[in-house]
Amino acid sequence: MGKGITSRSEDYSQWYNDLVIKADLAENSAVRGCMVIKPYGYGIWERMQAILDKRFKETGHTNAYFPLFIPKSFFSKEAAHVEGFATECAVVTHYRLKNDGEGNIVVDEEAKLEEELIVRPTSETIIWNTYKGWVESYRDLPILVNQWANVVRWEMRTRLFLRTAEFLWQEGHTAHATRDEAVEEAERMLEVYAEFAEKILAVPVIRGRKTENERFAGALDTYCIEALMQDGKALQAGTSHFLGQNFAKAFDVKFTSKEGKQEHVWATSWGVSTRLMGALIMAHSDDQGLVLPPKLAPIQVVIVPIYKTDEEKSRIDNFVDALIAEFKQMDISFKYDDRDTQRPGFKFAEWELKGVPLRIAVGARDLQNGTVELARRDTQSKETVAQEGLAVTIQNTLALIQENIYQKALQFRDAHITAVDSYEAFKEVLENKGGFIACHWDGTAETEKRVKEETKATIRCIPLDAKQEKGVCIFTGKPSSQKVLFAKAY
RNA sequence: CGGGGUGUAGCGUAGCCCGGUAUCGCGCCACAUUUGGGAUGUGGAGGUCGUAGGUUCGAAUCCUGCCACCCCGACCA
Repeated sequence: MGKGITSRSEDYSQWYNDLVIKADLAENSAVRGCMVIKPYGYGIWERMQAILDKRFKETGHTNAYFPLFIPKSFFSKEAAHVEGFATECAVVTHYRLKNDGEGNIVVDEEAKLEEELIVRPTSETIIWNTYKGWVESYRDLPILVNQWANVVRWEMRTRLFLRTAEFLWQEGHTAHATRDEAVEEAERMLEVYAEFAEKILAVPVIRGRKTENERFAGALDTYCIEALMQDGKALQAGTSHFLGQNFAKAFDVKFTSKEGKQEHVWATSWGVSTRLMGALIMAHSDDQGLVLPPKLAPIQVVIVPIYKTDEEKSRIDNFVDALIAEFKQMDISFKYDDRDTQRPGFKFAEWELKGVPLRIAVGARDLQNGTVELARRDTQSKETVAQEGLAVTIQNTLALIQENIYQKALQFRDAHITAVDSYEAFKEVLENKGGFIACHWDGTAETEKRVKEETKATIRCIPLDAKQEKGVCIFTGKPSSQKVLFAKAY
């Protein structure tokens, strides 16, 4: 392991990359644009999965699994959808390799697929083709299904976790008898994501709606949660789409209503991906490495013994054994790092890099005094605390850390929402301060595109809680009824 | 796909202009001393110099083709 990472202020991208690699989260793979998620990074993703999956179940959903491959004809049934994803699809054209007789393994041209298969960039089409066979009556509705899967989007440029050619995610796909019920579902799941981001990841998010330009290909309405990273760029952390009857019509999914009429079903889809890992990393980390919120951290407390002799070590072991018995009872996750191959200072630095919220150091001196040294990752502070009631102290401190990390991110975020009334001020803030810019917009796709061309900022969302007020568009001067949030985004 | 750049040990690099078989740091291995903030010393292992060809007595170095990767743009959860 190297010694430290690039400073955040020096080069944000380099800092991020260094951190991901040195904290053992992930690395670039031999496959262009794809990443290897390493065990420690995957452990964090598993925590996210477990917590989200529980929420999905609590909100009435069940898991299922659909194919990785989508026949091209399915994929092209919904016009806007295919147009939105066409340029980033990986396509399977053959199903076999052969030896060419000269020792080379080549594609067997004779094994050409009758119909090409698309590696799913998202599963709406294959799922709606399947749902067609599941729905006949209103009694078959709603269908509330989620899938944990990988998808492939052949992006030109990739970044670890934020944009990789293959990524892991969950995608919920629901079918409903009424429009209202589907809209309600889309909004409910957005709130599940928002709460997860704020309460678990400690990342404050803005709940909003996408504009037509930024909307999911095939959706009538896209809800989103937008987070702010420490470099002032926005990150879309999750989306929930109201798909209307678009896919039901494309795949002819109809049901007989109570009144005996044939109707198309109403749909939603919603997803979050390993990109949340990127959000987590960029929202809280510092120059020492990752900072994990306790509710998410796979290891909440690391214990480092400090000793010179075997005799000292075994006395420390005894103390630690009793402590971890308490941790188990209290559901505190821990790691006793008693490797004798590394020195204490190295371990301190390593666990800080990996973001473990709390560290206990215990040595002969402590055993004598009935104390331990307790170090917080979020504040980088250390204090000597009593062994008496230590597990409770730790439990309380973990709660404080969770709250502190969130408040810190919230303050930063709120300090980086700037309201402006002119295009000049807009450009000035974008250039010098970054963050979200709240301003009036005339509601046209044309204006949004022009602003994007000139400044690279896009409308991240129309906040759900935007207050209705009269104003004029900063770009065209046309009337507007509410402010929207612009930002440069990942 | 346009514009720029880089390929030398696991990682980061020097050497290239001016041709003579590869430098340094980190990491790795062994031993000793160490252990309350990334230890120190001594010894050691590890290289098709991206790849194919050309020039030459001799190529990491000069020439040509190819490949890969990175950065900037367009695209994007």
